[in-house]
Amino acid sequence: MQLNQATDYAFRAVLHLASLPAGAVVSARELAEAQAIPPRFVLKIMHALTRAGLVESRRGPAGGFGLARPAAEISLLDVIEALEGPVAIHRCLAEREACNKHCTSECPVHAALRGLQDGLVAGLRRATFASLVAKKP
Amino acid sequence: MQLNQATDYAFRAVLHLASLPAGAVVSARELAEAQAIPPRFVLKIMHALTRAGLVESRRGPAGGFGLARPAAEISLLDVIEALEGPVAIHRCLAEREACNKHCTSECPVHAALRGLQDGLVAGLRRATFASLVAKKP
DNA sequence: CTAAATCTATACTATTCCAGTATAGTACTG
DNA sequence: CAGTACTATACTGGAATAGTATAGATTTAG
Repeated sequence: MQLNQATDYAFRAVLHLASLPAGAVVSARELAEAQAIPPRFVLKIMHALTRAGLVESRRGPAGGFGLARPAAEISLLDVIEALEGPVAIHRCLAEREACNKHCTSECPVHAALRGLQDGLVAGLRRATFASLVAKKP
Repeated sequence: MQLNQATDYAFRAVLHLASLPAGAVVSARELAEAQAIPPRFVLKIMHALTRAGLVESRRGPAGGFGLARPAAEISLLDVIEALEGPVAIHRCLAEREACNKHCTSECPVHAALRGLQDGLVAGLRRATFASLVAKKP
């Protein structure tokens, strides 16, 4: 019931990029140092963010990473889904199939959890990095 | 970012007990059969619920398990905490110490996540088994 | 009083997932 | 064309998950 370490690193990395002047890029090494992310691991994380279309990369000397779209259009949910796939606080809310093996679709527990999950997801979607950067000291 | 299997079984077990006439008990074996829980595993789950004070047990022939208090006073949150400990959607919202190693307490991401977690926890606390049983078909 | 039923408590295990490392390869710049 | 930096994937040790197993304690019935 917890976001994993890679996702936490990704939050920090995207927040870092969102704090940059538009168009600027940061290399993996700089990112790793600035955000205390293991230097090899940061490559894997940025790879996931790039594939998800949240981040753009430039190769070669003076290459690095920058946001692929405005920080106002990148939410915590986007980053979580890039690293972990769809948010699901319960198995049965992820894979419908797995659920029906053991419990009916009328199960009131799952209905309640679905409502709570929807609220959580909506909140994660509402939290954009533009709004988060604005709150930074 | 997902409740585990044992917690799901526990939801079903408590829902089952909450559907019983007051004072009735169900044996582990019956519970396992009725709710499709592995028969040995159900013992472990009921053990956790008993230790948490949600369920009472009676030993010997005709023994079994029943709710330790009214279903209106047992929430989804109670069951989750009995099986998994405190709810935390993010490491840093669980162990304050671990957080400060890598990020300052001013981190806007964590502030946002804390707000969302509080909402989720409040919802889980509000969902009592009395209200869930009432919704059953 | 004893045997059977039932829970208690803990140890054990196989598999999967996590966090991180390693490396071979591709692209860009000067 | 040499060096820098990202791309993509394979690998690994350790922890967590999902169960299983078992020795023991308690209660009831006969």
